[in-house]
Amino acid sequence: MKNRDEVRTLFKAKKVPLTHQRLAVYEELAGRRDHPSAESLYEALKKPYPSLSLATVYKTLQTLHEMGMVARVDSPAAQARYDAIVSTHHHAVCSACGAISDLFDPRLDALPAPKAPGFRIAGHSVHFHGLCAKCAKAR
Amino acid sequence: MKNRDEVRTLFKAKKVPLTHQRLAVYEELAGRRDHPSAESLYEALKKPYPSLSLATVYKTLQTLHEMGMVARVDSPAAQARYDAIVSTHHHAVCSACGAISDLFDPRLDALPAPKAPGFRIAGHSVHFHGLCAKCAKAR
DNA sequence: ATTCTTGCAAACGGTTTGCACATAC
DNA sequence: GTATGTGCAAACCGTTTGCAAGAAT
Repeated sequence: MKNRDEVRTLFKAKKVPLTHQRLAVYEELAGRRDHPSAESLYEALKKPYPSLSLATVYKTLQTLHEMGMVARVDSPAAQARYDAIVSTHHHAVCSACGAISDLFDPRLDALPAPKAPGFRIAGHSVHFHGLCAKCAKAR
Repeated sequence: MKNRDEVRTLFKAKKVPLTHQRLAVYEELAGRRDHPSAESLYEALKKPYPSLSLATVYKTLQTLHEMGMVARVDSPAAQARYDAIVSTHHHAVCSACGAISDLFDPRLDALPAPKAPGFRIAGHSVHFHGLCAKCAKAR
């Protein structure tokens, strides 16, 4: 979402070395709207950059994420978490300790239908992130 | 969230054999509100059921999920997906093909603050699930 | 010149699978 | 009795890491 010069400026401002690989990964990602995985970016980039490695794509995405230039769509949680409550409810996830607490709030159950032409909505969930009471106190 | 008799009835209705392991996994999960991982359930269950294996816990969670008795809190997506759009927006995820599309809707950006005492909210995201236009047409 | 990054391959951790034995019905 | 589930260990797959060689400033 930024042109090449803006990218250069951003890297310079944050004093992060701008390598060809980083520029290539960023431009490939910014040019796509399908929320690709690391593997998918790697596949797309390895024709123009045959020496690029998947590890570099991962490291670069991590760097760009820390710079605030890239977001992760899926929760970064490594392992799946389960819930015996199947009915509609929402969650608050602590970004420090990973604790997940339930939120029951009818106002969140009925959200305005988003403009998504052709998409047949089956349901939704709202995911708040921040610091839980314990972790908020600990800082 | 169901007592033992209700569980028996549900299994019978769906013609799924109810084993001790399945009952144990379900009751352990239903008795907890911390959204445990498979590993965490296994740890808790291995004292009372020393012969239980982690693989069985996974298979059982899968079975319970298919029966609609258990939900996964985190997205079941195996791999992380990235996004060069860092500003607030939301997503519609196709449960058939995994496609993720962007939703920009200010009404979703400002949600009522949920009742979560002590939780310091940093942000939120709304995740619609259902069938994308292509997959909806294909059925 | 120095510091940081790359690429490779090996390690890692959560999850899945193949198979012989055991259990539910 | 038959079909299905369990437990074990190995495989799997996405991701991370250690390290020697290379690039950015």
